[in-house]
Amino acid sequence: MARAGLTVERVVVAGAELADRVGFEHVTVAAVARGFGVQTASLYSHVKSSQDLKTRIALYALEELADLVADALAGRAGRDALGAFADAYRDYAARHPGRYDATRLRLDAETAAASAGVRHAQMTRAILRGYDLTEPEQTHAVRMLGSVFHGYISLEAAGGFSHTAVDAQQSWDWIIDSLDTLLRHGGARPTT
Amino acid sequence: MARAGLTVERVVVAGAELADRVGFEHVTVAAVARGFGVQTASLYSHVKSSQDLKTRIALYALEELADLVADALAGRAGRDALGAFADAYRDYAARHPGRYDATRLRLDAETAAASAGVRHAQMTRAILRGYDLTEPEQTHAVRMLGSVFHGYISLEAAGGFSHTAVDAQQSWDWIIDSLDTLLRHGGARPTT
DNA sequence: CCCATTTGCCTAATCCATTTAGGCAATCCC
DNA sequence: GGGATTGCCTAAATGGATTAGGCAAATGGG
Repeated sequence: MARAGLTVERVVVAGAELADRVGFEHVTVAAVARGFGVQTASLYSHVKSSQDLKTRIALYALEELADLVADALAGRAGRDALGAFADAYRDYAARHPGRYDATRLRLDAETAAASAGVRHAQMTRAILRGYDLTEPEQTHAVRMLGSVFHGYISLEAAGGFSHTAVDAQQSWDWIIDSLDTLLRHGGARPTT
Repeated sequence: MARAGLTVERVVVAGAELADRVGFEHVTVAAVARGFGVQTASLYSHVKSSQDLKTRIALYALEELADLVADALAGRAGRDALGAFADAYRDYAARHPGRYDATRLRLDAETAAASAGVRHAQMTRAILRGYDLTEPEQTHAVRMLGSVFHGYISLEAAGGFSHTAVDAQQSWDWIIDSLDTLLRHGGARPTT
């Protein structure tokens, strides 16, 4: 019988697409196999386990997202860069909710260190270079930006902002403006 | 044979404790049943489904957390209240990771509206009353605080901050100080 | 162009979680 | 104490995860 021509890549991409359609948590080896019209067991020649499949989807999404963010950032600085950076994340989450969820999969230390997650951290730091922060503060700021963007996106995805009349886009813009203002003033600096 | 004396409450509490031990995503009707030494099917007299069990655990945790936050907030205002609020969330997540995860379960609109989630939103607004924000901004600020705290806690739980030397507690304090400064200045206000 | 090697996909089987149906016995309450 | 209730059980169907082992299709060297 004809072969489906599976490869690790095709399996992972199919998994990512499935995630966007049905949610990352519903991605299963069996479901991906159905998509290819092959037996579930057949996928085990390409991925080691269900966990392995999910990890590969996460790494794929992390890479893809890092590329998009890098593009968005090209040639920008300051508030402009901050906004482009934030929007790239939010757009990706809106366009590929399953993949975005995948990027939040908990990876073990060495997998994480070898992943595109490192590029994400570097890009965040690159943006902060446009502000005037000394070292311990820069790390704090990296964490704050990561927290705000990730938190906002996941609360928005969970429907947390749909019960109030205020537009989610307006809040997003306001938050980015606020962060910009904050960073230009050096962060926590106690008010005199 | 002796009965285990199950009730919905005992099942839910056992589920919450299990979540803290093995992670919310590994909470299963079968695992909870094992904990009681009864057959899996027996739990179905108390909860409708696996989903129902998880939802009940989420509502329970949301309630418990709201109580803790309310206590922490009592008699405080300003930066003091903001810090106590933030710490209450972070402490709960550290002490009860499984339950904290449960609070992030996606609830349908009516379940959410009847949940303690409403109290959480009210308490956030109560803190912001200590700052001087007009209405559209107050909603933006509610969203920002929710995003930062939730984002920070979940990134920290995912091990995202363990690769850098800078202490997570220091970043947390710096972030709270920064938010306080920002709010006292009215948020996004463009710098002159 | 054919045979050997590789390898892609299959069948079969096991294990475990979810869920429903139906039954017996412990408990409650009058 | 006896009837009604209900807690927990057995049985069984469904479906995902995973392993072992086999056949056939693709590939490439002679």
